[in-house]
Amino acid sequence: MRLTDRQKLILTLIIHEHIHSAQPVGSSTLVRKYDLTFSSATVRNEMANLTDYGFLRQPHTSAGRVPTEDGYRYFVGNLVQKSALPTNTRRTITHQFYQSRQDIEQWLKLAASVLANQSQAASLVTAPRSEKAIFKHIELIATRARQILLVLVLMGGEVRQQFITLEEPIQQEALSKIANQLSHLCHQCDVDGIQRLRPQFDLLGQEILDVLVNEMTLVEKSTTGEIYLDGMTNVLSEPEFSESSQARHALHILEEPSLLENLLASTVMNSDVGGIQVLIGGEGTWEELRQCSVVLARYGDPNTLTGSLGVLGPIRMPYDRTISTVSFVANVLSDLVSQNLGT
Amino acid sequence: MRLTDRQKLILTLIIHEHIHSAQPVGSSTLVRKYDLTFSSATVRNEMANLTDYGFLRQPHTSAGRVPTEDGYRYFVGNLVQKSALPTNTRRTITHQFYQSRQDIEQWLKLAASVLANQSQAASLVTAPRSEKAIFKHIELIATRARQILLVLVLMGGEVRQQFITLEEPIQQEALSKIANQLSHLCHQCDVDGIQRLRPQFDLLGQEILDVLVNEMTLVEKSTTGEIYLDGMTNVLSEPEFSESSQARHALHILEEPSLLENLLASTVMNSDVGGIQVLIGGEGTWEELRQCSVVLARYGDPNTLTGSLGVLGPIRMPYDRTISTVSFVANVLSDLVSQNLGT
DNA sequence: TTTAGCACTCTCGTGTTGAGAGTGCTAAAA
DNA sequence: TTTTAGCACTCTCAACACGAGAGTGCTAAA
Repeated sequence: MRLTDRQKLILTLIIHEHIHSAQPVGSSTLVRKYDLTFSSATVRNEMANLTDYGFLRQPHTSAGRVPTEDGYRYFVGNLVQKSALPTNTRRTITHQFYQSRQDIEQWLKLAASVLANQSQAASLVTAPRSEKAIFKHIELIATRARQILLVLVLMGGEVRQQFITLEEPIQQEALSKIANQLSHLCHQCDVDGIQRLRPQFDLLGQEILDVLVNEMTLVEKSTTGEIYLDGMTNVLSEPEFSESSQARHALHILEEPSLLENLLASTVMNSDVGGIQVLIGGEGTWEELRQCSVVLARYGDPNTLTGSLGVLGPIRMPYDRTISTVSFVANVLSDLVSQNLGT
Repeated sequence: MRLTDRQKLILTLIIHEHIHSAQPVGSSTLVRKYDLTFSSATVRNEMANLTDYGFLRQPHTSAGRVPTEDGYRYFVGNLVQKSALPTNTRRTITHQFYQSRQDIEQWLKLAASVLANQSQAASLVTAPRSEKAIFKHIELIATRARQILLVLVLMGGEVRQQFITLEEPIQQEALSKIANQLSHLCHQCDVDGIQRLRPQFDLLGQEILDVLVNEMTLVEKSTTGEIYLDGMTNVLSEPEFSESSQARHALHILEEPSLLENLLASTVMNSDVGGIQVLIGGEGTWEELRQCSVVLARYGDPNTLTGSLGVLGPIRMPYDRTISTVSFVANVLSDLVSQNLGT
């Protein structure tokens, strides 16, 4: 679809105005507010054209125009200019990361919080992980007579804990020895690699190894890492969600991990780091997201550790600003990951 | 305030009916639905009395009655019978815990999910912790040239991670040695105990020890452990939250950790394990909770590890059922804690 | 190609009205 | 003394009507 410059201008202005007012935009309002050099009648004609193209729609015969989902899509695809975030905003965000605790979990929580606050919408961040679970370190801690706590550290900083009950009591010294042995031998191995080492261990060692392998398999089976959410209440202040049943559908997809993993798996999981994906109105596939838009990005180190992050808000969303924010936070996290979690 | 048996009955029935219908309850409706042996006129007289006592109120002159917050309080304090959860519900819940992964984090998430589903409201669970942070184990992992990952395990299973950048590169072997030494010497120590051991370590050991102490101090400063939430979308389906601005205020207190910690600190933190606290309509203190009730309990091992859990829903909440559920889940978690995390 | 003018349409806030549900009061019944 | 039937009264709520206001589409002129 090829639009004239004037049509592009009018579409842009209508979207801009509608994002602010949340109301249908009329031709004369537009001319008045933006000091257009042509008259409202001209605007009306162009509006009629844009409506024919499917980019605008009228809630009813004698109302102003509202952008359709296709209208937003055209806007995001062709008209939105990727403006960088203002310098002082960027500085504030960087500063927050700089002075937070030096811990991935903390960074991910902070990223979610920053996204939520900057975009005034709900945000999500998933922990970075590699396609294969790679062993880094194991620790075995005696807790009580026949019980031990296994702490497994994976590449990417993911930590898994698991209680194990043994047949017979065991001393911490013996445990430490096994843990050291495992940590040393299995270093940088994937599941298969660890399985191959099995014969080298005694009975107890093999029991531990089974738990270890099981944990790593579980990690690989789940498509995303730990999920951090923030700003769920932000979307509740948007007028389109004033009847809260609408909001319920939208937020439910965030709260239900399986739904969210599905969404991420079929969109951003196989996209490139650095790229931004914008889902508008569920794109016909996601019934629960019919009233929302989602801006998603992938961050991390393309070949090793990646995670997703994004923002969920109403379709009437300031896409330029949101895209810039998501993009910037993704970059910050990518930097942190490659500086701290690389091979 | 001393009520006659009939007044108690009528108050109970009105609350019961109102919880189901979410509507004001009229005298004749009550007689019809519950086959009362006395007439609607009698009910009207008693209603007038209960209104004088402050337990009921009329939204407007010619409407039915609605329980006041004091009415609910009297009900919860004097009339609610602490019924145990149905056997099969109890079995289902126990079964879920039984077949989950053997990991505290998993149990806490599951507890939040069970609470949310059973009560159809929002739920919260905080990780168990002791008043003093007690050292259990430390692990140091070389990640890249001059950077190490410190993994600190505290009593209660809490795991803290932190990246540390050193002056000079170091080998994993040396790190393991320091870690073993620390783990051995500091075992079961609190912050003060660890500080006393400081002279025994070399320069690097002391640097690690500083980070360690700092982490433990941070843990002690925060009043609650990690917070797990679930079922936020449940409350959005209640009619009293149909205008979502109402829901926003309520859910905001859950989403903002500092607010929630405040709430917990001033209510359930200093109550006994096993006891249940019910906050109705914010009790005049919590402005954000004016429209909600919160049922809270403390779980864990009274002298060592305790955490909080609870449910947030509309004031018009099935208190008997909710109290039973919260109480049961608290017991389940207490058992798990004492079986797995004790000294 | 653009624009002024105009008739037309639809929403939205306001006011009115009648049905329905529920109350409080009074006087009679138990 | 307590309970109940009867009744007038009150208030909400849904339905309907109506006019103002905003905006449109079309036509004819610039």
